Amino acid sequence: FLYHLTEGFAGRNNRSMPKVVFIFGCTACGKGAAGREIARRLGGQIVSVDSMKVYRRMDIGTAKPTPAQRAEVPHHCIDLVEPSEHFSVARFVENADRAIGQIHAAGAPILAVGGTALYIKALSEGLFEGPGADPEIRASLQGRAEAEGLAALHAELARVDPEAAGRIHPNDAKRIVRALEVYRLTGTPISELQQQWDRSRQRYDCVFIGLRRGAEDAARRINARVKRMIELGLREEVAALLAEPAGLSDQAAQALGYAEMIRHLRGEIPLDEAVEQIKINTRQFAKRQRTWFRGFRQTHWIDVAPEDTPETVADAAMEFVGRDE
RNA sequence: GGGAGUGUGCCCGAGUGGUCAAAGGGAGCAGACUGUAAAUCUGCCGGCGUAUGCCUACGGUGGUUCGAAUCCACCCGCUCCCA
Repeated sequence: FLYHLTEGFAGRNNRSMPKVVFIFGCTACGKGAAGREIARRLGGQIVSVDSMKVYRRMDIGTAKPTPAQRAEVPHHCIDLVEPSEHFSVARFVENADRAIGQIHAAGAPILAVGGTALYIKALSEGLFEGPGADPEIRASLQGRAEAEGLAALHAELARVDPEAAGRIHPNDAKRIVRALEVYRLTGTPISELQQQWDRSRQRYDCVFIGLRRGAEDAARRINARVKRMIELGLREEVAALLAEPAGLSDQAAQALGYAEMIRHLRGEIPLDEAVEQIKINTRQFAKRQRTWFRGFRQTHWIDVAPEDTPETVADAAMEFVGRDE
C-alpha cells in the first residue's frame, strides 16, 4: 500500500503539497525544546521523527516530551506501539503521513522534529516500493550465514545483484540478508528498486533546519542528560518494563540507556559502569547522526552556542520557517 | 628488614634478541547507510602534508650484542607475601 502514498508526489514546490519543516540535530542538542518553542509561536503541531519514542512506557530513556508539554503542543508519532512490538521505518512513514494529513487538514503548520536520520530520509524522500521483512526468509538466510559463512551469502548476492554486492560490505550481514530477501520475494535486484533517493524527489514541500553544537558542548549535554535520566529513575523504568509479561522486543531492548540498564539489572555490570556505557554509546550515536546530517542537502544550519536558549534558537529558525515559497 | 612479582603507545593488555611503530580490545576521529536504524557495517588511529623514507618510542641510567621492548647491572615506581 505504501506505493500509493509515494505516487502523486512528483516534485517540489507543488502548492498542493503540505509544507513540512524538519528540525533535526543529534541527541541532546536541544531540538525538542526549540521545536516546541517554534510550534508555540506558530500554533503548529509536532510530528516526532524518532525510532524509540514510538514505544509506550519508554519515557525517561527516550527523553519524551512530558504530558504537560504534549498538552501545550500536540505531538504525533509518539507512543505508537507496545515495547514488545516490532516496528519499522515503513510503519513510521505510514503513521507520519497520516499525522501530516491531519495537521494539514486542520490548517496548522507542521514541524517534523527528531533525530532518526533514516526516518527523516524516508519521510521526505520515500521508501522504495518493495516488500517488508519476511521473518521466515530472514531466519533461513541467517541460518545459512551461520552454516556456510557470510561470504557465501555475499557471493550469492554478487550473482543476482552485482551492484548491491558492490556497495554492501561482505561483513554487513544485515544488508546482505535484506538484499537477498528482497530478491527472493520480488525477483528484482534491490539495487534496481532503491532509486528514489538518487532522484531525491520530495514527498512534501520540505524545509530542513539542522541544529549543531560544538563537540565539547554536545558531549557535556549528553553527559548531563544521562545523569538526569538516572535521577529521574531510568533504572526503575527499565526494571518495570522487564517485569512486564510481554517483555521487550529486540528493537526496544536495543535502545540507548535501556540495553545497558538491562545488563545491569541482570547483574552483568555494576550501575556506574552501565551509566558510563550509556554516556559513551550515546556520544557515539551522536557522531553517527552528525555524519548523516552533514550529508543532508539543502539544510539551513543553526550553530547553537552553550548560552543559547530554546527562544534564541527559535529566533534563528524563524527566518527559515517563515520562508513560504 | 627479608622474599616474590610488575612497569608497554590516550587507557587496558599481548609480546621475552632481529620479520616490532610493537597482537588484541577500549576510547577517539572519519565514512557508509532505503522496511531491526538509539541498529548494522567500514577505514584511520606516535610524529613528519606523500613514503619500500626519516624521527621519536616499550619506567630511568648505563652495559652486553652486528642488532634489545625483549639479556645484564644499578636506580625509581607500583603490587603481593613473610616479618
